[in-house]
Amino acid sequence: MALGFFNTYSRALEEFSPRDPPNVSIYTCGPTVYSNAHIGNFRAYIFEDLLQRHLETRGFKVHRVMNITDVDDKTIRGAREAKISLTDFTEPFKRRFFEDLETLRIKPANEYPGATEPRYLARMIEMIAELIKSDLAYQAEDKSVYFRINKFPNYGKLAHLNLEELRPTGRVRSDEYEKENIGDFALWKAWDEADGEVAWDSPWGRGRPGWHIECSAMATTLLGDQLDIHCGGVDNIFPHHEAEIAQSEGVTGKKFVRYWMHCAHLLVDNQKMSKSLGNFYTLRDVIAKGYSGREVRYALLRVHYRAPLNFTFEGMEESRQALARINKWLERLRETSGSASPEEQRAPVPNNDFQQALDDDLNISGALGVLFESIRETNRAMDANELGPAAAKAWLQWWDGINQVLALDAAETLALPPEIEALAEARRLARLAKNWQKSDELRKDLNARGWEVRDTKDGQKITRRVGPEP
RNA sequence: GGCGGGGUAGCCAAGUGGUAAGGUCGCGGUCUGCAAAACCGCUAUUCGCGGGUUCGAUUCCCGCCCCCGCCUCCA
Repeated sequence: MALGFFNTYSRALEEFSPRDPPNVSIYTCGPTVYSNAHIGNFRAYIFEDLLQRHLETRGFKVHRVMNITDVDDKTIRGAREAKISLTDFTEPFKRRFFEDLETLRIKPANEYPGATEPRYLARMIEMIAELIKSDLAYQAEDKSVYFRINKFPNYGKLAHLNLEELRPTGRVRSDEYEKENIGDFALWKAWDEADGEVAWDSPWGRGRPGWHIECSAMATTLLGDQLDIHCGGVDNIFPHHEAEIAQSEGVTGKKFVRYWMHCAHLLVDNQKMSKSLGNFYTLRDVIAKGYSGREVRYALLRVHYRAPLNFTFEGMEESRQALARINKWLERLRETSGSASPEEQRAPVPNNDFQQALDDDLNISGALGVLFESIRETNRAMDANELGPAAAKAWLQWWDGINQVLALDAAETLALPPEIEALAEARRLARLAKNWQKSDELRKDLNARGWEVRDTKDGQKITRRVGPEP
């Protein structure tokens, strides 16, 4: 079928067509910068990266916005505990978040609006005023402003929840009895002592914005009243995205989002990550165990976004080996493409199957299946000496195309360090003299130093052993 | 209790109304002085369980079981 995605709103696979082709607007919920982001967060961001990259290979021009939540209960508490200003507290986490995105080869969004930026605060206040005017919001006795969900008939449609059957979970703050309805959510939170210095003026008194209004304001400011795609983790469906719809449509009167896409959770050892279970990992934790950003990217990318992904270090090893296979294949293709063999006898056979698999709701497993089948096929042809330079070049071009989406190209081969070069030369001489014992010792030595030795008909080849890139 | 997602080989994971992609691991082989890499072969008579529809179901329908998540500020 043509390009299609599973829309959370309709619970169905829908053919994709943006409002204003070839332009596509995407809004993705970004991090709250109160700590380093964990690998579960990055699973979502990698899914969004895959989405963007695939849309781009299909000729769309993507405009993507990712917000940064730099004010909420957790950031305020963190700043207070550290006895520094809110900005001083969030800034390092923000910086590290961007570093992590780069480590994972995630394409930068076009904009990263922050909730505390004046232009968005102004827009939030404007929207809240609008909602009050149309009776969709009210100021309660505690001075906070709440959205009146009973006045918005579509509230609950995205999550398919029956509001009468909501079960209180104890996470409802006890002081929220001021609300007309338990489901009403805060648009503007009146200042209280725990907020310390953190407050902005508004027509309803000093306070700070609620979490949900932040996204509605930034999304409509930067992308207009109607978005093509809005993504996030499944846990954002309710209440966050439900609230976004209510607020945005309450103000604009237009359908807010055409395609809602949500990715399933990451599990670690089959359980939700939690610090008490000791299975909580930030990206930095995994990198510190010796894995590269590329390896983590592959591990988080290889499972379909709507299926739960179980993260294990066994899975990291698998990823490492699979990538090593790709590396060696590419290396071999490059050598073949550069060789001076006679002209091609056979037309190259690259195909679009990879992209077609992704057209089907980003079926990455199917797409990777195409890649690995092609790898085996071409390796077989190279073994049989049936694949010449022109075909090798064609396959490398094919790889460039799919790598626009995967972003899994290997680092350039490095020059050997002098001591490795010396060992390699010693081994070459030993082999020339058929001194196998010495040759094997030197190979062992090279292995121990992190280098792999392969003897081919063109002499020995020394490469980095699989593992983190230097 | 309500609403979702998932249950396919040791592990990870596609898929179709007609008889199971791919990755990884393991074993055997080709190649090699030996290896490594690559390639070849083997590894699910079977797709959570029980019914039903059908010439035929893992795929459609019904019932059930298990895992995970959401149910008011977690991606």
